[in-house]
Amino acid sequence: MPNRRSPHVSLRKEPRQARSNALVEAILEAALQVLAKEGARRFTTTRVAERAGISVGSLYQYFPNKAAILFRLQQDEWRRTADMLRRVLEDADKPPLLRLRLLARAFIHSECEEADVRVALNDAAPLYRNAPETRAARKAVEQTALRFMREALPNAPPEALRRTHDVIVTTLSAVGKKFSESPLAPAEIEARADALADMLCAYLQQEQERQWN
Amino acid sequence: MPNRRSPHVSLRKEPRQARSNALVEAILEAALQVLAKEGARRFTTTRVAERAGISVGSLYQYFPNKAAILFRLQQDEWRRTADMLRRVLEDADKPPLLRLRLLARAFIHSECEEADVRVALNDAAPLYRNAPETRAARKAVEQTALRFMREALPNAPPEALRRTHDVIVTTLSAVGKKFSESPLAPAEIEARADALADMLCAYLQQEQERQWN
DNA sequence: GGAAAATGTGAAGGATCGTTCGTATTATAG
DNA sequence: CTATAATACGAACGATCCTTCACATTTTCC
Repeated sequence: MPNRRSPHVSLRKEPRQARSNALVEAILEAALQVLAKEGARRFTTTRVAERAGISVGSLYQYFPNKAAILFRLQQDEWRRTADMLRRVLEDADKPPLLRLRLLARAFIHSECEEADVRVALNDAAPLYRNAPETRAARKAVEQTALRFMREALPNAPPEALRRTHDVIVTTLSAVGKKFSESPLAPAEIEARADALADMLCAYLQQEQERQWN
Repeated sequence: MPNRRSPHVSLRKEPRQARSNALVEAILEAALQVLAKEGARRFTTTRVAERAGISVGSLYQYFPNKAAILFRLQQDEWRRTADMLRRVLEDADKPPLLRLRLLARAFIHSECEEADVRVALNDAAPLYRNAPETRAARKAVEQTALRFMREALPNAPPEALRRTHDVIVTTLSAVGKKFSESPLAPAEIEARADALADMLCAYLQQEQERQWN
């Protein structure tokens, strides 16, 4: 292992990283394909390496174990979701109720795309569910949602706010997961997303009126 | 295998079934314990047999494979849920909105009891998710819920009825599952159940008013 | 009591997997 | 070009696991 040799490291690292990045990308892409085509049960480091066109040994040079690959995929997914959340919820031009409706629709649509991967990733969740990184990863989503709640319910006491936030976030994620499990025609997805949005909006509206009195 | 011998069979079967029933019960009880203590990943036919105080071979005399045990546990669970659903939703003395609220609370409470088993069973779901029996098992629940919906929304067109029914049932089951994943104090469970009930009731009420106009 | 059927037993077969590590290959530097 | 370090490779190891089956034990019935 390189202990000294400071000036060399940076030069050395460049090609190393170029190769590494390409490899990591290849592994993640292959992992998605294996997950989609074989399911969580047959998701195997050997199979991932095979599809990526590398050897298992190389795979283990960049990921400490199988769960790390799955966790990374889930993490990327969470990042994308958090971005979408911000885009939709922080659009100050639209009234909160409309924003919530748009969010529900966007979220359900994104959950139903690549449903195969979604389902397989959820099946694999037990492998990384209790990892400390998992709790941390949710925070970005929670923060954005909470800001939105404060805007939508400015007069609500903190406790009620937290409760409303909790139910809406939980419902969205739980129901999204469930919807992705049953492959449906696009029109059906649309209808379900609208119905879910109706429910969330009815709830938020009721809470708004409750705070008004 | 006994082909002829009609008069003997019935007499022979009695002790056989007595032993069998006891064994099946012991296996199911042991399965629950293994599931709760070891989790889905370490749920093993050998471990179940060991805890039941029998040998693996005997286990395979009553269950064709591992998935059958898990499916049986899930099936029993569904039966209990269906019974509760009927008890709560078909209580004609109470107005529909109250019944829905009571259902949400009862459902969340039952989901959060024995959360260990619940989570492990869900983790094991991939093993039997696509079994044909699984779809059939949901029908009892669906029927009861649909009858309730017709009563709560008598003027709704069939399509809207189906949609509302779908969202409520999906939400209840999906959110219930999610709640069971995070162990909480009883008071917190209570609060969450109430909040969920608020949401479902707000939705149903809105749909009722919509049909009125 | 004893033959025959039912039931119980658990070692072993066969399969899959996650991970490691000795070796081969390639890139870097002097 | 050569020595050295970085990568890549993939056979093999150890750990489970599901399931079967030849054999032992118990029960039934006359």
